[in-house]
Amino acid sequence: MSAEIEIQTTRTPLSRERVLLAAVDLADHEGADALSMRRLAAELGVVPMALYKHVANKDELLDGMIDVVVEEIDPPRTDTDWKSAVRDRILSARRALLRHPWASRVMESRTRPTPTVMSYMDSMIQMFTDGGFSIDLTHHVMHALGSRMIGFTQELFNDQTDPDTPIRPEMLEAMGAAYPSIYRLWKTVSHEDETIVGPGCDDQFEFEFALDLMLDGIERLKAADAG
Amino acid sequence: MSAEIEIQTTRTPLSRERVLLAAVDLADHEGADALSMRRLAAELGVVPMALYKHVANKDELLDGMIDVVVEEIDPPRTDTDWKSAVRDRILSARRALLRHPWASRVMESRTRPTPTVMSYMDSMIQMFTDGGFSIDLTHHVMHALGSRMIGFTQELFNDQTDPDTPIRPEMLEAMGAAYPSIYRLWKTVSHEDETIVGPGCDDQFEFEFALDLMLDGIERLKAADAG
DNA sequence: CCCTAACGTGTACGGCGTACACTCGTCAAG
DNA sequence: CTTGACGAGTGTACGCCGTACACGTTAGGG
Repeated sequence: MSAEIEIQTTRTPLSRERVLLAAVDLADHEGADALSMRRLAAELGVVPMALYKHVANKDELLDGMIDVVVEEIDPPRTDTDWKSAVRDRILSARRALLRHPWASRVMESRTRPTPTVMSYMDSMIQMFTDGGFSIDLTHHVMHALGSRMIGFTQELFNDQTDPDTPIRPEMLEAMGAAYPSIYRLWKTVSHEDETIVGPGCDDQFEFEFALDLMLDGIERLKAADAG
Repeated sequence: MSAEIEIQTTRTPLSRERVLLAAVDLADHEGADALSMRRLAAELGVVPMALYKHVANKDELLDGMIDVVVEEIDPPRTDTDWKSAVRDRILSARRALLRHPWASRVMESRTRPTPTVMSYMDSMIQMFTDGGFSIDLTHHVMHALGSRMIGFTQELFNDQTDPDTPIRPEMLEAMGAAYPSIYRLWKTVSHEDETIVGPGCDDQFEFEFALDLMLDGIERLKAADAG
């Protein structure tokens, strides 16, 4: 009789792709911390060890998730100068990362790049050399761009104070005493953007500001290099 | 009789400082992965839960370890212009990070800065404002420097291929086919520095190259800002 | 029709962070 | 000298984690 109870799930079989997409989805909705092999398996209605038939281990799962994100980045434009092309592509990468907030953290934790990431870097190098950069300069520039190349910066205070805990005035006072320069900066910045007291700075603006700072510097280096 | 067996360890009692220093030492010698509460306790000849009388939890332990590293950074020089002062201090931070290879990874994982880190940032801001930067420009510059401010860059392929696995020629061939631009760049770079085939690039040089690129850009922005 | 290979299962192990209740040594107050 | 409070270190236990390994099950090809 148990055969009759058999539910009509006709569950589509697992596959590497289904596993990766489910993992990305889980991380998108519940954060990277919620992503355990066991939890992911539960999400797929399957026993934990089933996953290991499709990914070798958790590290490979994370690599695969990164690949999913990197594949969302637009290909290079070929209808403009190197500077616009690089700028646009990096901003496309940033958009992909913003869609998957866990991704930058996970990327930081990886030690070796996957083929997909290698391809991305390869095409990035090509954008510079096609744009007339020497190999040497391209090399240094790639290092200088660092993680900015795939759309994120290491922010060092990259929390976002959750909006349900409002800033208490006495904390500000204490902060003013302990960290006068931070306090002064914070006060100035918050006054300027009247929109909301909370964030105080516009991440997208800061990213583009820093990116353009680098690109302008790079442009100058190229001019000096080529004579 | 068991009293007689009592060993003459007269072990110095735990303290927050002793715990933190032992943790730093363990991470220095065995890597961040080896640092578990249990392992650290064993290293101190103590039961795991004993640590919790001195640090609230593992996150606080990590925060404390970061503080130890940040406190090794030299204070700002006051005998030069802003640019040299900032440059020197950042290179001092880099030296501290190189002494503790785990530190950059751990910093990346932290969400909220400790008071010690806040102080560091505060003094960094002050270096710019004292140097004649407007508050606004200082703000953007701090964002642009990002993690470079405490001496590391997000490298994106930050593995170091361990030296005991030599590069096999057929791998290079395959790489040349799959990633022609990377291959070309790699070949050029390795030919230049004849010292060793392995690393291929000088991290310290790349760091300073990128840092100077930023500082030069910042200097120009300042000139434009101040008129 | 059976063999095989691929896919999913079940059980188990060793590690982790840490809650909670305890022992025991120290030291001040009575 | 006793006592009682306090704080450092202990012991046990819980619920997670990643994953090794042996076992079913099932679908497709000889």
